[in-house]
Amino acid sequence: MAEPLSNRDIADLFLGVAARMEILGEDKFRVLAYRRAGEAIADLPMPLADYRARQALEEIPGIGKTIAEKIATILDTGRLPLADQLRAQVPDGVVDLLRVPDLGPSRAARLYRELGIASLDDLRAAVEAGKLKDLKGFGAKSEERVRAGLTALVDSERRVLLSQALAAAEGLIAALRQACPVASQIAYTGSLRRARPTIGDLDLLAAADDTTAVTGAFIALPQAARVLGHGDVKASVLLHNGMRADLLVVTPRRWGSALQHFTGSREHNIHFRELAKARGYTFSEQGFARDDGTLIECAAEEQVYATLGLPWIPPELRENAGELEAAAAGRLPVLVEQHDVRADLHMHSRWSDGRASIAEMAAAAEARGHQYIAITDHSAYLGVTGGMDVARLREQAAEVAAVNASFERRGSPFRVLHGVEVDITPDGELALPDEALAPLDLVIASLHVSLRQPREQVTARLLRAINNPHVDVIGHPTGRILNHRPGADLDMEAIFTAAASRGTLLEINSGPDRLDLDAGHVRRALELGVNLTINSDAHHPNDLAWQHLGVLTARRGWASAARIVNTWPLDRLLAWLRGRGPAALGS
DNA sequence: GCCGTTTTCGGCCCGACTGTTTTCAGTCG
Repeated sequence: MAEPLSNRDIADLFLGVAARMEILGEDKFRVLAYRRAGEAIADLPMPLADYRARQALEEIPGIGKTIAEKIATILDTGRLPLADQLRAQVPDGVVDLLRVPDLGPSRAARLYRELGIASLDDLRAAVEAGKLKDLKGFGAKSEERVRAGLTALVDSERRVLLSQALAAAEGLIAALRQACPVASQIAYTGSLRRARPTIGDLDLLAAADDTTAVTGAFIALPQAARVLGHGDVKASVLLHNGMRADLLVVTPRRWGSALQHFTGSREHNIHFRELAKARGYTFSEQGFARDDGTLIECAAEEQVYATLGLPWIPPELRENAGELEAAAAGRLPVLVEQHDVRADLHMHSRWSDGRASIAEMAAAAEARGHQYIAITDHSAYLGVTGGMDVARLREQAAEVAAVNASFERRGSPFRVLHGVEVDITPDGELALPDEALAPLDLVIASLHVSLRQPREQVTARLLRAINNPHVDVIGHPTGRILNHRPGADLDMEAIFTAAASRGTLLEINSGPDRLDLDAGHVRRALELGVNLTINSDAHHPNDLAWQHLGVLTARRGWASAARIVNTWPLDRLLAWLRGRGPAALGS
């Protein structure tokens, strides 16, 4: 067999099955089951083959006996007969029609059946010929919407980085506050509030008694390039930056239920509403409704969960990944917060490719409230200009000592640790000799090159670094760049097991386009006993703020402060590093 | 097809907006 299928490939197979069944008008709950399975697979932290090897396929929520068997078939043969069979009935081009906004399975089926439209090109031709408006379920306006939609196809891949979405949302909220003072509260919700690494749309919620005043002000904002929809309580606009923004407006008495509803995830909400139903309620953004028509409104989100006897669940956990069960059992983790973090252990200075001096980086970190940092410039390797070699590390040590001395003179307890970010070469060596690493306070080893090596080879490189007694941290372990390239094809179970047994730290790199480890890996690493560190990888004082993104990622991975070593006081961290370092191994 | 604080059978989240089907289906989030 050729390349093994990725989770994404397999998820797409099931999602394709769901789409085709829906177009064929098959039982909608069966469609739902395949869709849920596809979505669950896409979100898994580990390859499906690992679940199968552990006989754990049916433990994945949304996957039962039938779909587990189909997964096994796919893993063995690379094919899913059901998908092949459905593709013969519904060509790819017909599924493509669903990418047109406002065109769903029902009308796509009618276009295919009655006009023989089997591709986006066919659809374009039919629109030009004016054939749509006479079709049942269509009219002149629908034809116009399809015409417009064809030029603005829904590109599900086009997602912006969390950091960009946060900035856009905060700007939009500030503008709306100013334009519409009657809104007592405005917040961003949706995947942005859950801190997903990339964001599709901006979802905003506002509270006001006069809801139409707010939707009206929203569509009139200068940021809005086009109005996509506009009602009494909802409005959607396309922003000039290309993002879509949706606004829901509720009365303040319903703020809590609406916030819960609009934050999602969809899967979390579905599960939550099923729990509500089991207690005799139907839950919606309006609140809890009883059969007798009485409504319990929730002004605070805590009240939403409390009504079902649950503690408030942090938004970052709301992915229907066991958080509702944990809440019911009283076992929600106390998640790490930014104010728990005392240090930043990965940043660069002008000694390599940074833009500021060590003293400037230290001052900026102290101003942010940090108690210590590590300066970790690149090793001299490949194209990194002016990287660190043995001699330059020795010179740099003197500058670090001078900066520390100046803090001491001022009576500041702030300290700079001397570290390095050493490259792991394609053959698995480190780009600096042991004698260069030995005197350093902290050694980060990172993959920057040859990320496309076969799984076994690239995994072996990382394992060798993990087991090197001088290496304290593995930086941005997978090397992924969001919207650009996937991470290396690593055996993460092996990485986590080795890191746990050796006591090597894994990094949550907070670079906006990295967020690596991702949340799924964080959760699994913690389960296997790995300790983590959240670092900015700053190349400029302003970049230190990125660490917040890493904290959000850690929270999505169920991390508490105790397992994040840069929440520890400096003395404790140093003692721990000494306890696991070369001396402890007798080397 | 999945799943269990009603259930191994019989349900499966819920509401707003839009356009067209004058009472609702389709789509979306």
